[in-house]
Amino acid sequence: MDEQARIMQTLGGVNLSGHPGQGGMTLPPPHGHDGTDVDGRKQDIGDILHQIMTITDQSLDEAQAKKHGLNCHRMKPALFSVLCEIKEKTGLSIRGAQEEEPPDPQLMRLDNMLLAEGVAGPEKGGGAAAAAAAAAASGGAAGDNSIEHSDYRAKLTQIRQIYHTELEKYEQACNEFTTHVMNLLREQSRTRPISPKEIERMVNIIHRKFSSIQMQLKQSTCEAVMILRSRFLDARRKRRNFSKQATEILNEYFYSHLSNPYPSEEAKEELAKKCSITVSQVSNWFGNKRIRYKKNIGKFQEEANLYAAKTAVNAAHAVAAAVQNSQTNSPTTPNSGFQMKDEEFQLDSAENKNTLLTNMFTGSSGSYSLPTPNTGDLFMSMQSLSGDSYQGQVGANVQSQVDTLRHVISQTAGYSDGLGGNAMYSPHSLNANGGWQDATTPSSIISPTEGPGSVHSDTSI
DNA sequence: GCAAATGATTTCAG
DNA sequence: CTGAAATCATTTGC
Repeated sequence: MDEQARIMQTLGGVNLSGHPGQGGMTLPPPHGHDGTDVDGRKQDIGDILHQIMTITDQSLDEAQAKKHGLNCHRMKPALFSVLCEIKEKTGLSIRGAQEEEPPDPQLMRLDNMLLAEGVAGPEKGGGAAAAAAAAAASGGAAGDNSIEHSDYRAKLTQIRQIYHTELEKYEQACNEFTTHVMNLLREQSRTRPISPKEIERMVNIIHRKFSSIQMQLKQSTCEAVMILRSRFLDARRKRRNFSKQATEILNEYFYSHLSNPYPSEEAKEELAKKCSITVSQVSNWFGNKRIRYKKNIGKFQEEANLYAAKTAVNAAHAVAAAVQNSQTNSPTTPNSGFQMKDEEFQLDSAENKNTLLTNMFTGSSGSYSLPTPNTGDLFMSMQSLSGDSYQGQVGANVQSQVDTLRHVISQTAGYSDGLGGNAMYSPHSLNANGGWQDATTPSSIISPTEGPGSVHSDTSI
């Protein structure tokens, strides 16, 4: 108000407060004079300004009529442009104050999360992403908890629908409000100077207000998703023991690779497929198994013997097959080591083991070049022969057979080391530090100056 | 109901 | 990132 008065004074030196008349009803006609002299112009401007100032006191019809009259006034364009100019000048300082603000990191985080969860983004793809996220988060077997998954998906879809509905509502309201305000401003711009920039600024203000509401919506949607996730996908709460068969397969691999129970990525995938579990579950299982085995070897003795026996008979079959087919040099299925189904087999026949040994050393000698018949070195050498090629057909068989061989040997010899103190099975694979022997750099080969405390049943028969 | 077993997670180191 | 170790949370067997 104060500013307005000042502007008006600046315009023509007209003092409004000193103007006669109450309520504008008794205003002199706008076109009273020719206005060729300076005083006449001042009078004109004074009249116009006064009419503008008092227009709000009039009834709607009167004001409408007056507005039309003012718009047609000959002085109007000049007066208007001057007002615009002044306003432009005063408005600059205001506009300069508020710069373009950077994108809100909080909002970006929320957006990213909603996108990742499949709540935001395209409808179809979003659903698929959500399903994938659900599957990944649960880490469970496919199909095992598919009911929970579908339940989760349904809830997520619900959240997505609510989110989109609300978002649309907000957007619509925002647009409506913006249009309304813009219309209002455009309308007003006929009677008061409003630059397009000002309209733009107003629109921005409105959008900011609405986007803060949107952010709240996004925030609460994120919270809802998080709650949903924690309720449905907390794997720890929904833990299921693996099937007997899966445990069997994993144990067979573990005990047949006891020297180096670290399945390669390929081996993990293979095991995961066989066990109908995920690769990370295989990793978990081996992690747990290693640590628990190492912690209490004695406790796992029986299990170790059992699986050693299973693998032994399996290897025996494999070797027998290999011997039979040695001419063709075609190995048996690389997975045979895991699929021991003969539950009734009892490994108490020394002949079996000896046959196995003989077969191992003589039968397939055409395929594998064997070094000095020292078991430890033999094992290591063969292991290094097979190397990392677990996936390779020959490599897998050799590895499995050699490991089996080691069990058989330790069992046959009745060896008892100081650490395990077990006559049937010894933790030959653990080194003095309590870690597994690194198969790729066996100390028995590359470091002959091994400490006296190290345990190596391999070299003891 | 309890203890053991077990799958998963967390924390830390390399 | 992987693996060791500790720990958590649940399942299982008694």
